[in-house]
Amino acid sequence: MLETAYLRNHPDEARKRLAKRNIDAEGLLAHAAELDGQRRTAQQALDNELAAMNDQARAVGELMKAGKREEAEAAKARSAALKETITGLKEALATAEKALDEHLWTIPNTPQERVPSGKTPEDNVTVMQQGNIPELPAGAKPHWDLGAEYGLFSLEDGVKLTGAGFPVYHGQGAKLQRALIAFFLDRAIAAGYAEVMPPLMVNADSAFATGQLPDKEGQMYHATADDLYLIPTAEVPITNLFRDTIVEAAQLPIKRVGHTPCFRREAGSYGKDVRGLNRVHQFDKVEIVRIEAPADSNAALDEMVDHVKGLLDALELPYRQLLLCGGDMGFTSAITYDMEVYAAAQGRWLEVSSISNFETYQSNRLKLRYRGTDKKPHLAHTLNGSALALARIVAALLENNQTPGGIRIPKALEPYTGFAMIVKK
RNA sequence: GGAGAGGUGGCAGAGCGGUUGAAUGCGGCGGUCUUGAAAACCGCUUUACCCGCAAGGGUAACGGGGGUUCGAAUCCCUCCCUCUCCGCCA
Repeated sequence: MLETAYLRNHPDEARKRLAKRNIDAEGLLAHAAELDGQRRTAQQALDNELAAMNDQARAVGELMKAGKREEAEAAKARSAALKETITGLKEALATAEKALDEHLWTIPNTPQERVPSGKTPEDNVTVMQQGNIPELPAGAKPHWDLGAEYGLFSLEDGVKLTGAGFPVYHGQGAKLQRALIAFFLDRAIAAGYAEVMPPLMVNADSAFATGQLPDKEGQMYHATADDLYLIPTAEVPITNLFRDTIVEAAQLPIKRVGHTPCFRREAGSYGKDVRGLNRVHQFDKVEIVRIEAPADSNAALDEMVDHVKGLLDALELPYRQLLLCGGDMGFTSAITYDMEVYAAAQGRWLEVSSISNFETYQSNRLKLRYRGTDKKPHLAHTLNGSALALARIVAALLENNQTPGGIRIPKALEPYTGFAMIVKK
């Protein structure tokens, strides 16, 4: 959530940045300012009464010690008299705080200056494109056909076991999953990210701190018996590792990488978007997470983008980099680049990575601070990005590399798969 | 799942219901001393919010929430967590 101090001290900047979202920035911020004012008024009133009560309570003790019974009783009475007002003021403050918080939760992060305004994916800006769009042989097939033909994965098996959107990988398809995961992890580790293997379920506090709750409750699988959520991305557990912490500036940047399966309900998705591996309820992903001092976070973002480009280059996939417009960005992000790969048989670009700088939006909820040179705690910046998401990478790999003699594995992956071609059994 | 013990500051560990945000020790920071270091000695050492240009002042927090009381780290209720033992088990 946004910081009230920021909104108070830089109202014009906040309004200007938020306007890119294609929402009623003016109205949202005006209401926030109003609620913030009410909260502060309530707090002042309460604090004054509490101070008065503390004075009296202290006096009771001193008078008793001095043996002045009657005066002590009088002080007791004065203190007790304040009680009712205090109870009322406490409730007033709690109400004001709740109203402010709940309103702040509805305000998305403020996009950076360079983020284009816009409403829909149409308004996203293609920053760069790289790699050759492959010429496919006659009779080339989309990955879901290839998956069946080569026995690499089965959605039907998943339906039997679980339901739609839970692929079962077999044989070389399963090995390819492991190979990609290991490859991505190794590359991230080589780039200085420390590996984490977190739990796949988190509590509500964690889901709240990274912003999945309360906004996207319906997107997560919820194990109600224990009130735990299946993670939609490793971002949630990994970032929450740093909830309620103050790190020294010297410890920054903090760089973590983790592989986890990701679980998404994807309620409301339909059509060609969900064919094959394009959109599934469970997929594997390697996620990189960084915690940075504010001055360094944008450079870190560029570094993360370069890292992902390196992976896509190594996989020999044609890809492009998109700068998302204000209307298409995630709720909690200040700037997001999407990386898309071209799946030649479908003739579509598939999003395989989303790399974002959240600035202080997450850390404010996380209470993640760093101690600056002024020795005082400040909110840190958090960033994360997929590096990379598996299912769609597999889709593109299969489609683009199909040949009459089988499906070719990129050179960089061979040491991990142990085979250079996927062949029919 | 059953029985018992316990949750206090970065760590360890005190804390008759009344100047206790909290003794003491360790650690950390600054200083004295020293050619330098160590030792010794002295001082400092949580966070959030509010008022204030600042100096400074106020409020809150001893696992979470609620209650008793003029006053709660200290008493009561409840939830969570940790440890020990038993059971079950990858």
